[in-house]
Amino acid sequence: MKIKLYNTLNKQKNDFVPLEGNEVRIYSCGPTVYSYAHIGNFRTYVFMDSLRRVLKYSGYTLKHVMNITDVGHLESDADEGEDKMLKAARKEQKSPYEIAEFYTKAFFKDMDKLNIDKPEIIAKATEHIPEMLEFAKKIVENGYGYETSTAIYFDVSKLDKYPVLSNRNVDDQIAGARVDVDPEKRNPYDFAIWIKAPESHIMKWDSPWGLSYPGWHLECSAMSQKYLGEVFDIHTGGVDHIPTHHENEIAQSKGAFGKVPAKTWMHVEFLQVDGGKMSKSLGNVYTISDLERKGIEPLAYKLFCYTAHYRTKLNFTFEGALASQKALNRLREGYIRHKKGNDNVEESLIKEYKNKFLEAINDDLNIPLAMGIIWELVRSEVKSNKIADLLIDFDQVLGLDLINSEKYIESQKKLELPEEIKQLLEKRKRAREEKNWKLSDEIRDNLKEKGYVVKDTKDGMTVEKI
RNA sequence: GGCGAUAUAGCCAAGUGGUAAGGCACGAGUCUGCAAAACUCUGAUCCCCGGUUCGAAUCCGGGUGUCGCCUCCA
Repeated sequence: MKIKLYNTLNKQKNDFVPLEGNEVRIYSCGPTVYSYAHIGNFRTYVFMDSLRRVLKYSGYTLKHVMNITDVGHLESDADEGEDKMLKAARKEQKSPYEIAEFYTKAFFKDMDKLNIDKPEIIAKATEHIPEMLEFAKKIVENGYGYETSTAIYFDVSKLDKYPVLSNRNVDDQIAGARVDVDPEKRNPYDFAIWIKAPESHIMKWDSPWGLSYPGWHLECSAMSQKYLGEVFDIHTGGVDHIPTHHENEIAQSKGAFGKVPAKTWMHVEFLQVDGGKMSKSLGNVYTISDLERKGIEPLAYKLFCYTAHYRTKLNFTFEGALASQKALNRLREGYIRHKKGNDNVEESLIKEYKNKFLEAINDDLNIPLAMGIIWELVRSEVKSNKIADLLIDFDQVLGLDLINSEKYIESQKKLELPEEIKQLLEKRKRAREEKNWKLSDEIRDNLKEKGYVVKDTKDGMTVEKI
């Protein structure tokens, strides 16, 4: 079955065919490691995970590069010349390298928790400065670059067409733009490919233009070219990358090689919080750890991401995330019931569901639709281990670690309890054995006041901390 | 000011021409000393107006609302 993928370049779903053989070459814009990644960032990586898994499920092999931006790019606001890495470093009184290392580790820890399939190649910007410099030189040699007192700029007017991903009319926008244009720039949309470092700048390298550092866009151009060649299959990122970052990557590749670097450009819509943009000033920029503190597993967040298609906005609320947490537990329990089932099901039914599932995921990664199919299976009256096997098969695409369902449920039940609580539970157990319901209920209320919820099941009591 | 999305039950949402997937919540039931959990069942004609069509949530026109981008940003 053909996989259809939506391409921002032509705004259509196209049948996907790799450029070379069975290998798919992908480049994903990764994190800038100057602080913890937030759940909005991770929506993008959950998408990246789905893409990888869907392609692998169809038998493709992957060569996938993700960058780690550990060189800062220009700060947006007044602090020109300072970059995010430096700012964070100064704030935390560490070197930019220490900052980058710390947050890179934190990033991958969260990625693991989300069970996100890691790209084959993780490329750090600081380890590819020579390649970037070569790229910059090529652009300048080809006549697309020019030097000002502060940087080497890319001259967008030299291109046949500048915005190719978005429908912007460059001239119309200048009037409404909210930033002052650098008078040394030839065109307002020219961007820095190489930046001359001020005296105080820590991260800087020798170049034909003195001590300096690369522009952000150049990083991705140079690294993708190094590992994947001048033209590769798929480039991914957030929708925010469309108008500037990816536009400029395309410009750079055209400047250096005369080619658009990727055949398919895929962009994930933003995660919103409470119906609006996530922002530090609103205090709604949450991390994976924040969710965990509220009792939402990373995998439940992943499942939450599966409620919407990647090209539509998704509104995050804690209500919604808790709903997904609940759904995740039910999914696990449903899986376990099937696993324990012994009734056989018709092979044709398995085939039918597998087909439906394939159709959904291959239609531009329609995971929400695929989830609907999965729930149908979970709820099936016939409990069969064949269905359980099918769910595990589908989980290759979902990456919800369903195979370990029992382990998750067990670990949720196990809690380190204080001695006081243990004694109360013991007392309640005796009361229940004596059918002293009054005392039993009193202790239950007492425990609740202390922050523990007791539930009676067939197999005994379970305790949860509120 | 320019560009672009989007509007589907209480919430999150799938569906892009043939009479509305799924999840959560609510309600009812089964179970249970009770409660919880679990399981089963239950709900919408798709922002408004007009048009095209045998037929539209789905296409076209107009309106209204919301969101995003145009500056770093997943």
